Amino acid sequence: MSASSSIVTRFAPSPTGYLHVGGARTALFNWLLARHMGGKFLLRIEDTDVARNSEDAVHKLVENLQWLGLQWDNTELIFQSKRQAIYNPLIDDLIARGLAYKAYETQQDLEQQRAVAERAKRVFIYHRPQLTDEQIRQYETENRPHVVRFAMPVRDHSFDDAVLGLNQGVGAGQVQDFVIRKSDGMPTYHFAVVVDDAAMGVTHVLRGQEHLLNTVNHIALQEALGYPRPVYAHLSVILNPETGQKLSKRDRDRRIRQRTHEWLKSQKRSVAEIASASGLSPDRLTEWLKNDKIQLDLAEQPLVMREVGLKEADLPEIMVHDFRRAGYLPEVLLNFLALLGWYPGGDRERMTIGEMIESFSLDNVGKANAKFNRDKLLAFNTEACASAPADRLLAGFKDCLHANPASPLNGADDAALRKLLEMKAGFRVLREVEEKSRFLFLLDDQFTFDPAAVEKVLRKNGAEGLIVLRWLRDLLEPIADWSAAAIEASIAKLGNEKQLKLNAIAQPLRVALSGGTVSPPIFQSVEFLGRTSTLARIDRTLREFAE
RNA sequence: GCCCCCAUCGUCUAGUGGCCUAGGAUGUCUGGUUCUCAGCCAGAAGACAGGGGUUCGACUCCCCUUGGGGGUACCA
Repeated sequence: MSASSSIVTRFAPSPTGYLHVGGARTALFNWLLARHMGGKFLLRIEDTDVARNSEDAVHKLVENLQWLGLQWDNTELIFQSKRQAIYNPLIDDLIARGLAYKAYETQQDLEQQRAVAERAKRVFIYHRPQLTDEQIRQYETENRPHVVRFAMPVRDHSFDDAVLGLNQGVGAGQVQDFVIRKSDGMPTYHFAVVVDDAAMGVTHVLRGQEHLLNTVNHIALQEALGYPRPVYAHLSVILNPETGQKLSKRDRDRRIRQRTHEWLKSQKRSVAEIASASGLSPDRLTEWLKNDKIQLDLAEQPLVMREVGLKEADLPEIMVHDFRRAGYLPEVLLNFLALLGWYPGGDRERMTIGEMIESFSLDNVGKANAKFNRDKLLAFNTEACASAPADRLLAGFKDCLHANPASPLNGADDAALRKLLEMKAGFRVLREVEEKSRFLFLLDDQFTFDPAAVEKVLRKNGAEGLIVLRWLRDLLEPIADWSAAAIEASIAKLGNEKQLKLNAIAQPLRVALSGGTVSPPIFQSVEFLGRTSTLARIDRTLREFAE
């Protein structure tokens, strides 16, 4: 144990907003390995791309990780953008030793060269230009913008991967000198990872398979810098089940765009109409609709969604934050994510965090890409919620509400929330409890009626539903014991007298109280609402729909 | 295009040459339960991508084909 107790893993995301599940799974595996081996798990922010980073994004990332409970062991967060003083001397040293060099091509130059290669159906491989001493002197004196490239040794490069197996790599024909410092002075990812992993004593690098071929570059750099080589393990990619491609934040935007196109077509409406209704500029919308490289930002999305009739629940959850809003328990998400590529042994699938830590091993990590199967996650969550202690559920519910600040349930006290959780037992995600019981928290004249429900339940069959409501009004008003049990007993009695099935009474009542056909069990809902609201809502319904 | 990775039920996976008549989970279907939605209970159907080898014997090893994915940046 003493040798293994020194392992160090890390999660090194770039801050582009909320963490997405692919990243969460990478973080989880690193975390599990560290915890299993009694080592350390570190967090580092890879923010060398100045244009893409924001402080807000770092916050969101950290918030998601904390929500998941993947606590890191470094007290201070490490930001690569603040470490130029460490990278630059190393780069200068590489240059001095002839292992790296300044390259003066502009991005346009390179694009052109790539275009030429492509037209000639050749692979573009960067070749170091032979500059004369005079040219070099001149470039230096005029302080010409440049990048620094690492002179990649021209030979086969290979390494062993703990998941994929021995001898991964590329042949000599594919290596080329890659950029290690950009013209803005920032190191590239490739340089910063290598330096920081060594500086932080990282022994195991678990990351997505999209980095597989980069590894060869990283190893060459390690050798030049005299660093030890960590164990590499490349994890399979998590795929979107609909597109079959890498799960991406864009998938939500894609769904909105797709729906907007359909809506425009089926409703015969124009972009201008959506624009004016949503408050977005028509140009922006038109651009967005035809160019899938453009995405709506988080503030714009709901505006468009409202116009085209998309609900939050219609979008695929991609970011950890989406799952939080939807009302999944973090430990369930973790359990599900762990199973995407890792086999814990036996026929066991539902595990506590402790059990996952206990049995985690790189040996049982699979190589194949996995589609993200939301139904299974849903089943896990349903089951976990059904068996969770009341306190755990309450905490989870409050957390979910917190992530849905517009919910009217945010004002409710713990006792009320506990009650709702009990009433709605059998729910799949916590947001479902919110959605189906929010009518209880709206004012009696504030909720809206679903026209289809009114037609089907109240008006059909000679307005039978409205007749039932009149009976109910008379029946409920004088009830002494306002409890679900007493109310149910009286209503059952009414049903007997009038030769009506329970359903024929419950549904009109449900529509009168909630405006729709879905709610928690009706007698408990009545008890929860209280006599005054119940009667007021029945009265309102009769007033609005009885002629 | 080129390079790399991968390949068992719809999906996530177990399987390391005979324990496989291929196991589990989820989804689907059929019945039951229920005041709605959900849930719950009982059953059922459902896979080794194709072709060559190797072997007494291949889901398991090798090769090819096909399919899927990733990379191909002064993004990470």
